[in-house]
Amino acid sequence: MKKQALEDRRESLGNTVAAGIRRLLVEGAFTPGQRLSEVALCERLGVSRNTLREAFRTLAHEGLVTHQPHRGVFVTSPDAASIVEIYRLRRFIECRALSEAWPSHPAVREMRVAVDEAHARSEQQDWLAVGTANMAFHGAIVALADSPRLNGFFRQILAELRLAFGLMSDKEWLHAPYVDMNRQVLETFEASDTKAAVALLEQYLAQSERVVLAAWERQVAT
Amino acid sequence: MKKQALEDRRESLGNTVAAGIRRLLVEGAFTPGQRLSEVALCERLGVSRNTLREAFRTLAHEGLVTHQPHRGVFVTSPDAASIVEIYRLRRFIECRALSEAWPSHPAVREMRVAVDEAHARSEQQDWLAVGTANMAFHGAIVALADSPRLNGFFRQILAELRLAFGLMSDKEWLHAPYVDMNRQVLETFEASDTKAAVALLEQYLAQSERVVLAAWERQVAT
DNA sequence: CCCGTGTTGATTGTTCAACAATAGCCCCGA
DNA sequence: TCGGGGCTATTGTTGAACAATCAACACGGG
Repeated sequence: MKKQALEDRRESLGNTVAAGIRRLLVEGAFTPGQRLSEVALCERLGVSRNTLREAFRTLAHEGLVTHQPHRGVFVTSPDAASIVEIYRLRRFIECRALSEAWPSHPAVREMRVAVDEAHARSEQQDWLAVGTANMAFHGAIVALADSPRLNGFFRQILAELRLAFGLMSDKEWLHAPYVDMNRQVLETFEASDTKAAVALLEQYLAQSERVVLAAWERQVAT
Repeated sequence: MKKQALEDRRESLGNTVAAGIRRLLVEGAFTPGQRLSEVALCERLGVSRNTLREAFRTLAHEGLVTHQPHRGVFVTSPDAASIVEIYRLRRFIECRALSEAWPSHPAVREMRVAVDEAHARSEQQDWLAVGTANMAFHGAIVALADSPRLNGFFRQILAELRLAFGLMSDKEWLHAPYVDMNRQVLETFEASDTKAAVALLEQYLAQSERVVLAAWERQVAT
């Protein structure tokens, strides 16, 4: 078979498969609303149906696919309400985490790493990697709150949001403007001006929401 | 076999099994840290190992059980850090939801129903049902925010907290004092004094945290 | 032409049996 | 007491089989 293609794996195969499908999803390899056939996918991935079903259950729990009984699993097709809701949650969570953050929290280093990574990838015009780095930046902001459960929840809604990104073609316009804004937020925060950093972040999120919503509406028009 | 015991079921068997185990967990039928053998449970529930594994994966995602590769699934044993974290999240989420709530939101009716139910069960001294009703009350508070994703996340951490309740014997002391406090919060909110209602809720949560933590420490001492 | 209605094919839901892989345990020897 | 080697029970994964359900289509009556 082709199992060894994904290294030795230290964890269960079901999780490995779920991670593989998750990557395919955020890379836009499937179109939203598309049905994922069990037999086709388990043949393509070289795993059995039972294992694939476990992976499906994981992804369904994360909201990346939706499961309809006796019909199959479908790539979640985000609607405008979901986008609005997710941005509302992001403002709620990120701003609070940043405003109450301990200035020398270890996650600040992660924020710096993510900003540098995004900048480097941006010069290579690798917009997919820029998006990943930006996600890591905002994940690091939430990590400031020191709540593993909140981290997991946030990672989940961010992955779902990224599914919506896959709908759009202008990856550059979608990610490029924010690498500098991220850096600005970080440096303002490092200058101990937390209040200003939060204001910047809030403005960042509002702008991002506008762009994403506009692109989404342009998408459904076609 | 014994499948029809749980009515006709409209959804998949895996979910039904997960719901059954979930109920057993919050009712305290298992002791935290206990290992749940696959063969023993699937024989007891009359389902196959694959189906039980799907249920396990669901519960592991919810944090009610933890899965250790090649060792099995164990009932999550909450520690003090988890209790503190969950109460921090509750204050974060519930207070915000209540403070920004639309006064005539449909979820207010759910809050009223939960308060009445808790009162009725309390007179019957059915403390397990009182706990369920109290959980429904706080779930309704979060529902004020109109965010399905937040609702799901909150339900999850509340279920995890309830796992900690299972550790303690004094169910009455754990639930009874709060049915009146819940009613007070609701009536203050209905009187359009949102600020006071939030203050009451915050005080409620702080007191509950103290009681649960104290009981938890008494528990580990034995 | 339109509309129920059965029939059929495909897909999912669930079970079962088998084997591989691993962790924990017991026993042994130094 | 400690470390090593195998034994056993349990989990991880597979493949096949059958039941249940859905979607599409053909058919016949109005």
